[in-house]
Amino acid sequence: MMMAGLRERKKEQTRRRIAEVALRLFDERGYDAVTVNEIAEAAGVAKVTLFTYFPTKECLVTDGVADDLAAIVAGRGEGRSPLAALREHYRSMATRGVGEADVEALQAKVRVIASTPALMGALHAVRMGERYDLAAALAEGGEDDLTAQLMAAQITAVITTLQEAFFRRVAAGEPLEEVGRRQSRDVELAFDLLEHGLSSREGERS
Amino acid sequence: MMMAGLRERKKEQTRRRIAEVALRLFDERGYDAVTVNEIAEAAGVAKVTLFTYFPTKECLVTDGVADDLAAIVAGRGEGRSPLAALREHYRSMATRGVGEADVEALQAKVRVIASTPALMGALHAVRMGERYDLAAALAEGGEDDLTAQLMAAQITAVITTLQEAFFRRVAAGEPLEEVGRRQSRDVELAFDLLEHGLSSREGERS
DNA sequence: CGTACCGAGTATATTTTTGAACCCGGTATG
DNA sequence: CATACCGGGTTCAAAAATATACTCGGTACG
Repeated sequence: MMMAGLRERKKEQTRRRIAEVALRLFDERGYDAVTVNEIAEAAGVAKVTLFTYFPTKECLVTDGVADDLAAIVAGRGEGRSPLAALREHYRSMATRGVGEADVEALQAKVRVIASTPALMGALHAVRMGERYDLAAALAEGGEDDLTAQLMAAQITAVITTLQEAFFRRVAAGEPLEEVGRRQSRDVELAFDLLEHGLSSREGERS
Repeated sequence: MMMAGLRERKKEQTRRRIAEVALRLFDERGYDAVTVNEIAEAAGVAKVTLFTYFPTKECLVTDGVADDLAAIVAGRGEGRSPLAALREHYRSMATRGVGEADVEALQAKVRVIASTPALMGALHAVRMGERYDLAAALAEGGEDDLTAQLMAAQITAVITTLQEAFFRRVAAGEPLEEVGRRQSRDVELAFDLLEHGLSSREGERS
């Protein structure tokens, strides 16, 4: 039953509370207008504690936005291709959908990031890191370096696009199950394209 | 503004939560049927933590029931009699009244204590301690030992009686302001009796 | 009778959180 | 130009909370 122990439960709880409070304040007053002192106070923790959970102010928003693609690839089952593992992962994500409760937080996060240049930059940096790690994982799997980097670039580009489509739908207020359905379709389309290459669509255009 | 600092605020909060949870569980299921482990778990703390706040299970209920009479006497203003200081204290207590929110907790506490022999005993012990300390404070103020003990005995007996009357009224569901009014009157009557002696009432009886 | 368990309470080591002082870069101000 | 403040971030010691394992008295049970 994952009886996680008091210590770990409290840590998760604290971390969560800090992030939620920060997001709410950022959304209300703007990222730059809120100091970390205020966040700590509002969350009921000391500033030092805040910084043990989130090394920088930016991390309050960007932490957890990265899907660990490298881990998914590295941890795929025997005899499974990296792409198959990733497809499976995003397929199940789409199927599971988002919880009602998370939507509001998600929208707020998108708003805050989009309205804060520093966070846009940080997000970009996160994605670069994601791509770099994915390339390493692919190289580990036997691909040569340049191939690995090209594959990683394609894959992360596609996944980022999927996420953006998702965010737009959520932001537009589409009903959640509708979002889920579309997202499921998009995932298959995206991975088909990755697998079979752009030429596979060429024919349909004529 | 009593900007108490995060540490102290959290301690008070934790102590309060433990006591509240304990009282609720005791009231629901009976003192003996609830283990300290359950209380700790329900309050979200470790058993050890509970015991750093409350040295025994009984203290979960009895802590804070003692008015520190000795301190009131010791801390009275210059040239003021112990009795005057005590009267003033209880007068202002009665005037201030109880908060709406506390009533429920108070009633529960009375229920739990009354229905638990061990707690009745503990309560008695607390009162003995109170009396003992009061006697010491009076002796410190210049009274000889026996006189101090006799005075302390009278005073604590009277105050206990006042409290019991108060509890009965609250338990009976009298409106709070009514309780406050009566209590104010009772306080004056009680201290008049203490000050002027029983004979002061003899005349009225004939 | 023994023994095995349960709940109150204790001892000790480790982790988490706090407090307080500080550094450093930026910006306002005299 | 100097100086003083402010906000992000770090350092280190001290306090609080947790995990774990224990003692001790009582009691159910074979």
